[in-house]
Amino acid sequence: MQKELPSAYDPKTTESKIYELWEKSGFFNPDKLPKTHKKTFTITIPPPNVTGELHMGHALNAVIQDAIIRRKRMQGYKTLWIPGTDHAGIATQNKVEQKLKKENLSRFDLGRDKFIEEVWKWKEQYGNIILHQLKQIGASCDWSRARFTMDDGYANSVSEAFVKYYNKGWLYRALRVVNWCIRCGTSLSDLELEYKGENGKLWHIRYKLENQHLPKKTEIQNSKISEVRYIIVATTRPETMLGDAAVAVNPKDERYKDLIGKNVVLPIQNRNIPIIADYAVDPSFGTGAVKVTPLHDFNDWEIAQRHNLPQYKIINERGRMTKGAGAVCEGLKINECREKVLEELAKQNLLEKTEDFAHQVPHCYRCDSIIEPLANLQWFLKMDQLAKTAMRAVKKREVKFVPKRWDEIYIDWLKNVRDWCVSRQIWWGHRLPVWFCGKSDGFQERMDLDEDIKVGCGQIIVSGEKPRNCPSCKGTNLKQSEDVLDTWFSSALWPFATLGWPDKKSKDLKTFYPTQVLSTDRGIINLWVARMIFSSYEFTGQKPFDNVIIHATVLTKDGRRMSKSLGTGIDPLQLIDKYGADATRFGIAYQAMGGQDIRFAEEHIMAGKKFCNKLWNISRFVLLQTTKDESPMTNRIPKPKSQSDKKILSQFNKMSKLADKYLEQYQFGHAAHALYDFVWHDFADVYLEESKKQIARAETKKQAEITKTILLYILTQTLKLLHPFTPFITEEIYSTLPIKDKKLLIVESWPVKSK
RNA sequence: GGGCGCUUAGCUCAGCGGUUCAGAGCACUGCAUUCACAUUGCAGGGGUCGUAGGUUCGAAUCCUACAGCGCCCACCA
Repeated sequence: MQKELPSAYDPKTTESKIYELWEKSGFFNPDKLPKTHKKTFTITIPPPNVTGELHMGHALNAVIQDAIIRRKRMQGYKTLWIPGTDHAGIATQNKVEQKLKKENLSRFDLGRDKFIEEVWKWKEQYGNIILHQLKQIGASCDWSRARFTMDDGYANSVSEAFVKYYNKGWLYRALRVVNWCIRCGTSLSDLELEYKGENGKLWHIRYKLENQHLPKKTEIQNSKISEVRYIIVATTRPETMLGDAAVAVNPKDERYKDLIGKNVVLPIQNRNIPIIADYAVDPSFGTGAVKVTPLHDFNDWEIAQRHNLPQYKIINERGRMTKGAGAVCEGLKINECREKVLEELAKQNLLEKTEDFAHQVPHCYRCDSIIEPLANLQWFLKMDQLAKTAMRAVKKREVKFVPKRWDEIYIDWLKNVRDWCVSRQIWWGHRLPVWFCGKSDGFQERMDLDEDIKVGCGQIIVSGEKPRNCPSCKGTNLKQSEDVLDTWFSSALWPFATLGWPDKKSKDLKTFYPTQVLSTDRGIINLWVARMIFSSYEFTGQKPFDNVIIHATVLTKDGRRMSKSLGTGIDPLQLIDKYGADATRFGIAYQAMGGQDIRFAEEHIMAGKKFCNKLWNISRFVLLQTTKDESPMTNRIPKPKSQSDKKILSQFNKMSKLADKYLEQYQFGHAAHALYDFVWHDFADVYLEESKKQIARAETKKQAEITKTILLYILTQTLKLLHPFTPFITEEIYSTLPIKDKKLLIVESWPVKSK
């Protein structure tokens, strides 16, 4: 006997009950799917940060991935969706540091080991919240395979990757100008910056030519200033002049031709620096003369290399002026030093003029502090070959972006990418598998870089395991590098590390790799996707995935970014609480029309709830008709009798093919619209009404039965098509249908055959 | 500075060269309702498709310019 449905659908009780049912069935785990599921289909989830909580972007992405996986599972694939979390080095460390700050502690008070312990504690407490939230939205991940980027196996993958790159000669350690976050106390890669427009100033400073005396006040008053020859440089960061090693002009610049090779006197520091010629200087900008600060500017570093200029380190890693900045400024903070320098220059009448200057200033993407370019000993990954590999994959369409226009963003970045600075000076992350003989490379040592940039006996050992002794001097006082790796270095390995790489015997890797789909947002195409692609080719010789779906960004209704701090965020869990998971899922999918943005409108979630209710009541009606006296039916397509019968069957056919096509093309919004329109307007509004008449009119029981069979058939098939979008309610309804040989809907066969 | 995307009813969006291309949902108006559902049904009002040119027999749909919004990339001091 079939059970009867209550008159209103209650998401709360149904959802937890159904999710439990699925988990108990084991069908989230490909190994427990029926043996008929052979061909694999794999997605690895973009691992959310352990600091994260579900936001609308995650929700959209979860809906997309789950819809894909559920459809594929029903199509008979051996589906695997691997969940997990990312340790998110800087973000998590900052979070725990904030917590400590409330207790008036810094990480340095605790020391490294204690601090890491704190982070692990924090991770245990909060790190899995988002995974539980994903369950609430109905994600059918294989939780038994959940991974964390800091778990032991994963850490092994990371160090293996490092060693392999190193042995290939692609990882090297070098002194270079890097992006340095004073607050976080670490280097950052070029992609970890956020440029912000700022209204700054452009200061024009006079550098007096050598052998010219400084003008005195009286001389200026007597207009003798014209006799004093200067070269005027323009800068937005006057404090860096303390570290200048030269003034550069373009060799073709007529104004300065006769000055090339002469010296000027660097103000305040009072040392002679040469005027040099370099094509990197743009004669049309500012005065056409550039001050060159080798250790505190990217361009200047390059120029200094070409001209073999001396290096003056004037700002240290904590944002204080060093001894090299001179007695007047030593110990000052950068902005204090700027004031001081300007004051001195004014005093010496060396400020030609000050202009307003709007420019883009890089900020730390994690803490928003201004980035200081700083010369520092760091580890870099050579990008030339890897970038080529990554470009080839997309150009040859081995890896496809959906929509295709994202190809360009990806290729453009790779075309002129600089080597990747992969070392970070924070504590939470994968320690570099690097050992130094005798001395460490800790923070204190870095502070004295300008005095001594050598380490230990000079021997650096890169090894997956701690070496016994130094292969060079046999010393046993080996210290592991204090640095950790860029979080993105480890996430770059995600698709294959989660499946067991580098273990060659890994069954999962053999079975499920390469994966089929990666779905993520456009913000991390270069930060993450590009790096996964070259890492995969490099380490597995295969692509990591076939398709990269770049889904829409969810904005607020008035087009602003959803953000907790701005108070513009909408919490998907509150929507689930209010409308149910299916309604939320459907409403989100309904809005995912493939454009690059979704201006999120809650009305669509409400529409989703109404739609669920409609579906529920359609089912109640159909059950009312079919469970009284008929015996359970099979899945055969019923023979239509009336015009209405024919019409609804044909409409269903058309819609199901269309919806299936849309799903295959990852056009979720279109698929949802097609289903919605059919269910509501064709099936409910028209055919259900017609069926009442047909049943009433029927002269024989058999005639009525044809109509009922069609009702049940359409409902059954529609439930299957809807299941990827609204899994809970469809599973619940399906469980009540009077059908023979029923399985769980989650593994029932997809009603549209692929070509 | 370079590149990309968006601009269609009050709101969120489809449509992307040709009788249903002027549409959907929400909102609004009117009527209906013991019969699966008021989380309903039926009917209706509402837009010179950002602006200005151009191509074409024909454009919301293609091209050009401009404007507004958003995003990505970039070491111009």
